[in-house]
Parts: sequence; structure tokens; C-alpha cells
Amino acid sequence: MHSFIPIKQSKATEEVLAQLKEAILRGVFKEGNKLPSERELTEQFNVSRGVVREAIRALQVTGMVEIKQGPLGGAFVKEISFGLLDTGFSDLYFSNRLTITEVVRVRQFIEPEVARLAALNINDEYRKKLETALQQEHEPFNSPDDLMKKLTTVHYILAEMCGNRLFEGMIIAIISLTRRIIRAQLEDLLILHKAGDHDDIVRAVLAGDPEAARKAMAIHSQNFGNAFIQLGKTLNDRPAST
Amino acid sequence: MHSFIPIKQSKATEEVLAQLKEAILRGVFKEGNKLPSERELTEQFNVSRGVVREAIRALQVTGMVEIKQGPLGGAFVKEISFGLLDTGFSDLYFSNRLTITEVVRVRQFIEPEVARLAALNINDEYRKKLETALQQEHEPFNSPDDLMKKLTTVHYILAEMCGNRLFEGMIIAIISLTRRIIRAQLEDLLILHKAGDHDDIVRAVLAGDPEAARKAMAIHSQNFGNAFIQLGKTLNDRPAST
DNA sequence: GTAAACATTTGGTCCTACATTTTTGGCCCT
DNA sequence: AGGGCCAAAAATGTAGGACCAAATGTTTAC
Repeated sequence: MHSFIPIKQSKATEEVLAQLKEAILRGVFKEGNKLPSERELTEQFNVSRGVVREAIRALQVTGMVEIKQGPLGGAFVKEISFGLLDTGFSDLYFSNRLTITEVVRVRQFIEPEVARLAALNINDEYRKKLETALQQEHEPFNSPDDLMKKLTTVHYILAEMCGNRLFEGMIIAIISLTRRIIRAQLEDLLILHKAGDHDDIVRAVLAGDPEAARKAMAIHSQNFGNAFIQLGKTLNDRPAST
Repeated sequence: MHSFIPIKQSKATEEVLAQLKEAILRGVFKEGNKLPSERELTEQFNVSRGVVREAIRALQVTGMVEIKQGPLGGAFVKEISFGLLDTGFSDLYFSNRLTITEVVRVRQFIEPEVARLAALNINDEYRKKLETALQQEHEPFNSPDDLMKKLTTVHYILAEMCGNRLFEGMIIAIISLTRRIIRAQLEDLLILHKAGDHDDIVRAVLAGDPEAARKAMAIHSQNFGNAFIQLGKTLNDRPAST
């Protein structure tokens, strides 16, 4: 019993979107390049401007281009990054498909491995980055947001160091989500993270000791995660905000 | 030194998008519900139809709604799923930001843990699912695609069993990407995966033995992954297709 | 020489008309 | 009475033109 393949009759917008996307992925338009203006594309594709706009809009929401106005304006190809993972995780959480616990568990599982891998890749450049990041953690902070930024820097560096961009992307997305949760609902509860929490981890990575790095991160991840989960529980007792 | 917050002057489209998205995430429109028609939204928001269309289009691209045409048509809220992660991973790979090796390494790290967790959650329902899935693996297949489907079913079931939807989503996305890579370039090379490869894993999970499950999956993950990486290397020697 | 006015390019919005798709229902033929 | 064909209706999809808003560069007035 042979099953036929359903015909997909492409709407014009899909066509345009597909072509633009492929061109970008293929590198026809590289990072920083500007796509032709809407009017030009309208002519080249021979479609209405609305169609072109919708296609470009789709590229924008998927984080592939950035749109600026004015002459010198247009759709600029962004560095393909982890933005999609980011909003993907975020949407899942804020639609109640994920609990804080689940997010924390994943993070607790992945980050020790990332720390281990990072320790394998230590070099002078990273050494310097880590040391300054660690130093800045102990300096006074201007705003809660500033503090959060300082406290997450080490994690970002380690993620970059681990040498696997998929791990890196997942860590970035998870941290970003964590920050969003905190900023959304726990504005004032930053007691979670004490300065000095990262010292052991960084020390192990600097020493190039994978096992110690893994272990130190596991401990840190445990402490932070459990406190975070606890806060999540007290949170569910409150009425939903707004 | 107080720093002022920059004014974000919202383009109309952003406003509309934000409101629709929030309404969906809040559950005002639930899964399967239809949003008001474009014309209605045009009136309610008091904006042009193009603006509404762009907003809805953005929702479609992010996988939150599905659009049907005709009367009884409209934008229907989809079950929020892992589609974004999926295309996120996919875009990263196909823009050469990820190598096969990186993808495989992540999978090799995560799936044993997933198998372990799955073994902790074994029950009669899952037991049945696993057994039938395993049985179908040994049946003849109609097409390469059919075979791939049969061979991934066990992984999907284990991911669902692990009880952490973030793990589940990441596994689903990675498997999906793996399939896409294979389908795109290795149509005929399905020797990677022998029938029977899953037997040990499923046996351990059925027995509720987390350690054995983890270990069996680790072995399977190693074998498959290394073969896959090897293929990726021979692949890079070929001229780029199309 | 500096600052204000203007023009130009490009995205953002509005409007209106028409095309396409899909469902519904009614009509006609058998 | 039943089945198939066809037309109306409801929704999205596309076209095209006009104008608004923002950002940049150029010219002009002082």
C-alpha cells in the first residue's frame, strides 16, 4: 500500500521566506550584511510588499535579522546565535509547561560536565577572563540587574570554554531563563547567590583540574538550585501577579 | 548615579504581538481555540489589517498557532511544544555553527541520564509501550523513513518517561536534528543502527534498574555516536551538495 | 563655522480591492 | 429520496498605492 505525498502548495510568503532563509544560511548574506530593501525585494520576487514584509518579519522573530530604519536602514543579518533556544525555553516555562524544578535539575546535571570540560581547555586568555570576572563579583553593584550580570559572567565564560557550542547554547538559554524568572517575580530575593560561591570552581578550572571543577560546580549547582526550587514553592502559594 | 530607563516606543505590531502572546500564555485562548479573525482583531486593536497579519504570522513562526483558511478557518492555538528548540538546533547546525561531533557529544552525555531516570519511573503503561516499540523494531520496514521512525521510538518513549520535560524537549530536538542530517545527506547509509541495539536498554528499564539502564544507553550512545561522527568526517571531504 | 531647515531613503501603517481556499447549503438530476 | 454538482459565504492570501515616521546627509541661513 503506497501512500502518496501530500502536495504542499506554497503560499508566496513561504516561498520568499524559504529563499531568504536559505540564502542567509548558505552565507550569501553574511553577518552584518544588509538584505535588499523591501521595495527592491518586492521587485525581485515580483510579489506585493506585504508578502516581503511578512517574510522579513518571520526572519526577525527567529532572530536571524535585525531591522533598522532610515537610510542605511534595512534588515541586517545577525550573528546566528542561541536566541531561539532562549525564547523556546522561556515560552515553555511561562506557559506552565516547565517547572522550576525541572529547569534546575537539567542545569544541575549539565553544568558540572561543562565545568569539567572547561578545565580541560584552560589557557592564558581564559585564565585572565576568569580572574577579572571573579574579581568583579566582589565589587559593589549598582542595581539588582548589575549584580545578576556579575554573578552569571563566570558561568558564561565556562560555557564558552567547554568547547561545545551546543552545551554553550543550552547553558546560556537556561541561565537566561533563570534570570527572567527571578526578574519577573523575585525582584528582591537575591540572597540566593552569595559572593564567593564561584571561588572554588574557578580555582579548580585555573588549575586545570577537571574532576575538582566538576565537583565544585556540582556543589554550587546543588546549593543554588535547591534554594531556587524552594523559592518556587513559596511562590506557588502566592496569587498570580497581574 | 541613577540611570534612566530608555523609552521603548512600541511599534504597533509589537504591541499586538505582545498582547496576543500574553493572552495565549495566560490561557485566555487555550489549545485548539480560535483567535478572532483578522478583521475582528483589526477593529478591536484599531490598527490596520497588515499589522494584525504580521503579528499573527510571528505567532505562527514561533509555533504557537496554526493557520487555516476558509470559513471555520483562522488562527488556532497549538499545543505549546518543543518546535522552537527543534528549529533552533536545526538552524544552528545548518548554518555551520555546530558540528556533528558537538551534537553527538551532548546526546551521549544526556541520554544515559534520561535512561536512568526512565528506569525510576517504570510502570505498566510504559512497560507495554516499550515492549511493542521494541517488537516493531524487528519487523520489516517500508521505507528508510519508516525505519528511522521505528528506531527512534524507544528514545522518544524513554524521554517522555524521564519525567523532566526539559530533558524530553532537548532529546526530541536532538533526535529530530539527527534525523534531518541523515535524511539530508546520508539517505542510504542506515547501517549505523542495527536492530537489537535497544534490547539491553529496554531490558534494564523494564527491570527498573537505573544503573544498568544508564550504562546500556551509554554504550549504545557511544557506538552510534562514533559511527555518526565518522560519517560526518567522510562527508566533509565531499563537495557540498546543490 | 555653526545650527537650522530640507530632502532622501527606508521601514511602518493604513486602506481598498481582489484572489484563493474551504465549508455550507441548496438546487438539479436521476 | 439520494447523490452529485454548483454557487454563495467566510475566512485567509495577495496586490498596489498613499502616506507617516525615523534617520541620515546636504544644503542653506545666520
